Amino acid sequence: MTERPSYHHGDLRRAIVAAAVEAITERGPADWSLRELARRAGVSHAAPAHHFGDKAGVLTAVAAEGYTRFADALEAAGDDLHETGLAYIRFAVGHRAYFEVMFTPALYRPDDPDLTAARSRADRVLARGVHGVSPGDPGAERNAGLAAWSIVHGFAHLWLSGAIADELGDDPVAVARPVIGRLFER
Amino acid sequence: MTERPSYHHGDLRRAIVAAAVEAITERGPADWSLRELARRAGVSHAAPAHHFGDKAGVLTAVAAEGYTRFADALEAAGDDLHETGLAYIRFAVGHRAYFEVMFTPALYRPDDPDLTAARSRADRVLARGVHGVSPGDPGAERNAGLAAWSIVHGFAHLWLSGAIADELGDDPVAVARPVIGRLFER
DNA sequence: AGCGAAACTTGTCAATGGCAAGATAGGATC
DNA sequence: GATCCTATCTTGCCATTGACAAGTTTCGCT
Repeated sequence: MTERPSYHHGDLRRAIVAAAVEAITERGPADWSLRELARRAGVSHAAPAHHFGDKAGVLTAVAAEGYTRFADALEAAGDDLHETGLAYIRFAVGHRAYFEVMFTPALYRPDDPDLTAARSRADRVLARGVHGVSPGDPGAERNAGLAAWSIVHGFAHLWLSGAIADELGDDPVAVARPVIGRLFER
Repeated sequence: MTERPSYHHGDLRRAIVAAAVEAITERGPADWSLRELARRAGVSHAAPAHHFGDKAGVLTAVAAEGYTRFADALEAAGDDLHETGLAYIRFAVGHRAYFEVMFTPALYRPDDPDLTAARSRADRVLARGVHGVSPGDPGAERNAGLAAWSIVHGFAHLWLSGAIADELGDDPVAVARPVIGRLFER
């Protein structure tokens, strides 16, 4: 990855995003530099700026790709709301770099077209799962949706922050299943 | 605050933490510099390092103070679990700088004695609220506690990230009340 | 009054983000 | 296949920053 025969990298944009995700996974969304990504990709220190403008540009691309992968993961979980919730948690823990960036809009440009399109799709997939929970009562349906979203998002974020004790094992989905079940199966 | 007659500041430690909280509230937990805090406090660029060592030291102090204020806020809510949950959300939204730092352990030193003491107290206050939910069944009580913690934490984090639509108004507690009610009143 | 420790300053260095200007390659058109 | 055009990438540069070292001022205690 460091050696490069020709002047042009070929797929620098993808390489930079991949390096960013790797660095964020290892050390968090703040503890990396554009120059480090450039070194990992084997290009000069100013090459990333051509594709992304600045750091926020890289993080915008990370967030957009994250929302796309997120929507894919939720879709693959099927129509069951409970399973969709567990897929939400599985994605967050398994792709923490994407997840953390996605829900920290101060890091990127929230009005980016690619980003908003990807997020809209993820929103639609989430909304689909809630639809039909309380037929005929839009207020109750809205509250049920927010409750489901909150509990899985909260569990995922608490797990990622290390707030949930380690004694419960290392499989967040197994721990979460009976916890969110309190809300979903009633 | 910029003028200072004597060589010694008098209460620099507190001033730096206050400036950090202010900066984090305005621009997030990453977008500030030690030198900026020093300028705000009217001291030289290296003065903060004497008290805190480095950036992580400042953030450790912010997290410790945050956990103390957090425990105070939860205690003041009384024994009702539902009201404690709403106090959790009220604190998170009203003191986002503290909240965001507290639940981002990569930013600070999680083994700091002052910090762990403050967090332990907050944990005890939270655990007290859950106690007695399912007498005689420790597993169920644990799951109930995690569910309650997850739903309020998730709602707060989603609200802070701007993921919850603005059409619902600007009072997170009013919006949250019927949402978390689905879990608490059953 | 004197002394040791704490608080703060000045000076410095490597690393970074971001910008400007230049070099190179790929591809379209003729 | 020659020419030009443009995207891609490089080199050079500057202000800012985090961190450290060494020196200076003040405080508090005896």
